[in-house]
Amino acid sequence: MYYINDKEYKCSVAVTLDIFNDRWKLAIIWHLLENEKRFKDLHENIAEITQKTLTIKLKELEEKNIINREVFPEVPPKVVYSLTPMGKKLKPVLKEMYYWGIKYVKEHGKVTDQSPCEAEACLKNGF
Amino acid sequence: MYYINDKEYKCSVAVTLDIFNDRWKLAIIWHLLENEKRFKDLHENIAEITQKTLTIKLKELEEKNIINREVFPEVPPKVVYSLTPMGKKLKPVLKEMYYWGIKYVKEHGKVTDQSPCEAEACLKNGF
DNA sequence: CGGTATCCTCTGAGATACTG
DNA sequence: CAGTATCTCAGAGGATACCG
Repeated sequence: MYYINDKEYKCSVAVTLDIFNDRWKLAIIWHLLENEKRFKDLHENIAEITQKTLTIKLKELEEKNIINREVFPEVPPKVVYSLTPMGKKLKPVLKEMYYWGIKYVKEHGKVTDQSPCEAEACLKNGF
Repeated sequence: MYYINDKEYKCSVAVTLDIFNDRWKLAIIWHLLENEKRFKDLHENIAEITQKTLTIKLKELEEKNIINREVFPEVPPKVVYSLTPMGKKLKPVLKEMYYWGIKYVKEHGKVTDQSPCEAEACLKNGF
């Protein structure tokens, strides 16, 4: 049995799934794997997410010790998000999701090789 | 660019995340990795899910060609769910989630080694 | 720039009862 | 046993406006 703050899990996959059971957190990690990013960069890269939701998800990830939040006392303000060691350990998970996604599209979709997203190029380069 | 039914994705991770963006689908896959299972077995193993939600999620997974649904014309009825080749290819993803979960609990939780869930034991045996 | 504060919508999911 | 059929609701997430 596994316990986190008195919450009980039957197996470790349940722990992982419980943390990333929403639409955005893993996408954020994916973009931060490439390198640390400012709030606005994340907002631009994850096009569909709203500012409010992004703020909430970043806070949740910070509370779970998966990302770091660094504030630069400048005007205009600058806030940089980066992965903690725990966050960086998610790389293999995302990497396998990346490979699976490619296989799935090859069987059930269509690929037009144009401009892959940064993180993708990153992975291809032996990230 | 990737397209699935005219829906556009910037990278393959987005494809994967879009399919598994709810609370249950990956948990279902996780249990089916061990071996094929009947509806009631899944219902018992994934304790918190309701019958209705399980039905919906199984249908979605079947539509996406990730699981097979086999009906045995018996009384009482028997329906067996199993992974398609595409579904089986999710094993590495879940495996990495499994490893990450363990690391996370070791840092932020507590482990009491009692009875790991079947699938977990399965993985430990070199699944 | 990097947020809050409101207000609002929609749907994932639960509870419960019923059926072939 | 393996589902449907309703009813219900919390809360995830969006839209918009404002702030230090």
